[in-house]
Amino acid sequence: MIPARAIDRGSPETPTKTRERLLDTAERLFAERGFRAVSVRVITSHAGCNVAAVNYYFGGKENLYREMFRRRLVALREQRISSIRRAMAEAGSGASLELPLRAFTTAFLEPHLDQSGGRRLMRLFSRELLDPHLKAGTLPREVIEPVHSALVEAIQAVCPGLDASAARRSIHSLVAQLVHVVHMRNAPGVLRGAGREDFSFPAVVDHIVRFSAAGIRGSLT
Amino acid sequence: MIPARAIDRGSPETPTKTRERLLDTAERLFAERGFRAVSVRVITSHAGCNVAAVNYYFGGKENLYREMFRRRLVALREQRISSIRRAMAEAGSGASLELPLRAFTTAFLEPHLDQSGGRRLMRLFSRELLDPHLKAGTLPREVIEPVHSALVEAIQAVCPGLDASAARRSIHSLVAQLVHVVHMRNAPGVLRGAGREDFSFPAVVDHIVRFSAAGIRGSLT
DNA sequence: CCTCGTTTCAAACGATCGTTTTGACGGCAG
DNA sequence: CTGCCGTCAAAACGATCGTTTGAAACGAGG
Repeated sequence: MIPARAIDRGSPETPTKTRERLLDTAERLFAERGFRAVSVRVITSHAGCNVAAVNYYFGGKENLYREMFRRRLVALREQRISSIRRAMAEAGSGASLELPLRAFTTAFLEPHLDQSGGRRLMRLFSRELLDPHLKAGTLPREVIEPVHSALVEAIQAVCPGLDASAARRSIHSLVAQLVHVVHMRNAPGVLRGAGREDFSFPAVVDHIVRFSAAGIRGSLT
Repeated sequence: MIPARAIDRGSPETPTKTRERLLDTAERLFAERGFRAVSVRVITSHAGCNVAAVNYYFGGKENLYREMFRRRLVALREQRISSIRRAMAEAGSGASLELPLRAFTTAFLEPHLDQSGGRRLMRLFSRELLDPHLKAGTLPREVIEPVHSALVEAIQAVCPGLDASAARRSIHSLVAQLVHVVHMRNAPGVLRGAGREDFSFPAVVDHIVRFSAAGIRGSLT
């Protein structure tokens, strides 16, 4: 059976180059189904080009995956860190604990309100953590650790009494809750019945901010 | 290349039946590499039997996966729930908030101290959530929702002022932290450098209990 | 016009996938 | 012994995988 082609070209007057279409299509499909579940034939047929294009432009399926991922890593890190820095700068010296928490929580969860690329990126993230196809240590080095450090720094600035390891663990607790929200909203069929609105905006943001602020204050000394 | 066979038979005097060996081997391999990444030939060669055995006993690779999963679901749920109930019963009426939190946190994370089956089971869980191969809604119905309900019930018993939705969200926050610890300890190469001891026992248990207790108290009214 | 490098194509490659077929082997009932 | 049944293995099936090949199609520059 020949799969119905749903070619996602760019606007017709700017006939997107095959290379770009492959990256975009691969990002969408890898995020939805995972690396192994998507064949290069499915990618190329959705991108409207020949099977050989993947090897012509990227030298293989795995390199396509890495190129697709590499495009997003730096942008994601910078967006996360700048949202923290911006919140701290706006708050000035009299910043409360809740302020950077809310800023980061919003910045983290906001992309999931729509069907934008941020949502896909988080699915790619989850899959990559469970089933790595990048070179070892890429995700921690490029995103996880820099963002974590920036957050620890910000928390310690507004919470002077917090010692270093308590600050790191508290940030882990915060990030854990954010990741959990993303997982629950992405996983199909997990949210059923009354549990559905537990992760709806903006109530979930309010909860996480309040819960985490209290948790951090409770970790003092 | 013929893969070196590492047949994991039971003790020789009790020649484990092929069916059982297949279930055990599949559980280990699926947890380590995921459903799609493990071929039936790899499973059968590790189990020391023929390729056709999977179809003979289970009628296909997917049914083997489901059988393997089904064995564990009920036991896992009962263990989790009973650990909550036991902690509540021991504490009696004067139970503090920290007590059920610590009981559940310990019960949740304890299997990860060794290389036992609990660790594998959590990996299977994560993979199944991201890439479902069970019938839709099995995991929520059999494990997630019952355990969640039991925890909410226990928390509300020792925290009378907590309203229902705040209790549900607080439990989500607790579970999120536990799942995060499991992920970080399972994901290869994510923990590097100073971040390594952030998830070491028993300090991480102390942190989660204190952080969550404060978070829950902060969610009152 | 022709040439040349880039891009795209259909076709095929070898490998591996999940599954099926076929029949051998051993124990047990008749 | 004969016939049957549960167990299991060798071989092969068709499908699909990622990749390669060789040539057609294309566009720019001489």
